[in-house]
Amino acid sequence: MLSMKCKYALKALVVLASEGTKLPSSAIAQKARVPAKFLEAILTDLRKADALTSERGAHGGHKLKGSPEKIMLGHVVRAMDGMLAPIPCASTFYYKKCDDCTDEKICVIRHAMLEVRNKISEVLDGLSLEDLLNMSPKKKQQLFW
Amino acid sequence: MLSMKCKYALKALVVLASEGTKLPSSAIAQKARVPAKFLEAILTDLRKADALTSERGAHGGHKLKGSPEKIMLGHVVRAMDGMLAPIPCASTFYYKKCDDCTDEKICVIRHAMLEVRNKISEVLDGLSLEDLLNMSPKKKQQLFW
DNA sequence: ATTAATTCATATAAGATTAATAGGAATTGA
DNA sequence: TCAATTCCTATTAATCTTATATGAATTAAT
Repeated sequence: MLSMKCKYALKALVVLASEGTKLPSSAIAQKARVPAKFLEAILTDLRKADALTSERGAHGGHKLKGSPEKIMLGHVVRAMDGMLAPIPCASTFYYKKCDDCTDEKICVIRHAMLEVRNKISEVLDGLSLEDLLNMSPKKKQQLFW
Repeated sequence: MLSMKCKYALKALVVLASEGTKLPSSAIAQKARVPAKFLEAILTDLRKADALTSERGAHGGHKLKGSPEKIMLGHVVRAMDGMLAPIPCASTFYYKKCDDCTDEKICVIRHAMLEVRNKISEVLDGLSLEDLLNMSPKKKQQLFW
């Protein structure tokens, strides 16, 4: 399950990708239909995840860092929610051994969950913000949800 | 993320599938290396999910209901953790509309997560307990983890 | 210099979920 | 009657989620 935080982060990035310009968090919150104060914290995390740059003060705001086709959903989801894998021992970026496992090389649960994690990664690490924008049927109207 | 509960449930079912016989929860707990009392509650849920049958009293215990190739991982995971989909609006079994969405038909987040949910389902609804057993390199030793 | 708009940092908090444990009632076979 | 077992209900500690609140720091415009 994606957290609300992660969903909001994705929506915020879609807004930024579609606008192309620097936007204050309040504007992003409105366009993404997301709680404004919560979004502030999320934007800070996204900045730490190198997905955007922020400018303080009047006329400040947030802007995508790099082009939309370079920012992959997998990167965002990992930054917000952690591993894609259903179980830590099947994660590549957040690997952790199970306490109740003696030999993970033969663990059938892990084997199955590795298949799941690879499928999830194929989708999310293969989809960019640009791809998301192109999924929208009405490109000019900026309606994504 | 799978909960511990779900992981334990899967391990318990693998034990039952590999033994083929009725087993008391204490024996399952030991073989699956899972907290005994916690497992008791999990076995009750698995019974409600129609994955096993239970007999009370002396010589009681739990037994797989039906053959291992008929019990799919997707069914177990759904019974323990709920939906497979990353987001409720992309779930088929646990669908729920998003509050912050005006038109989910055009929602790009949902579209992406539908792809993810379908991939997860392909794997988990395509894998049976029998398949899990066959993943094990040492079939006779009953070592699965 | 002041003001308004903004990000940034820290604290708080209610509620839900998770991962159990505890105790005992009910059932069954010997 | 006893021992083994499932079943049921409560409790709990810890963590996570989803925020909100307050105010400091920064910046641009007037």
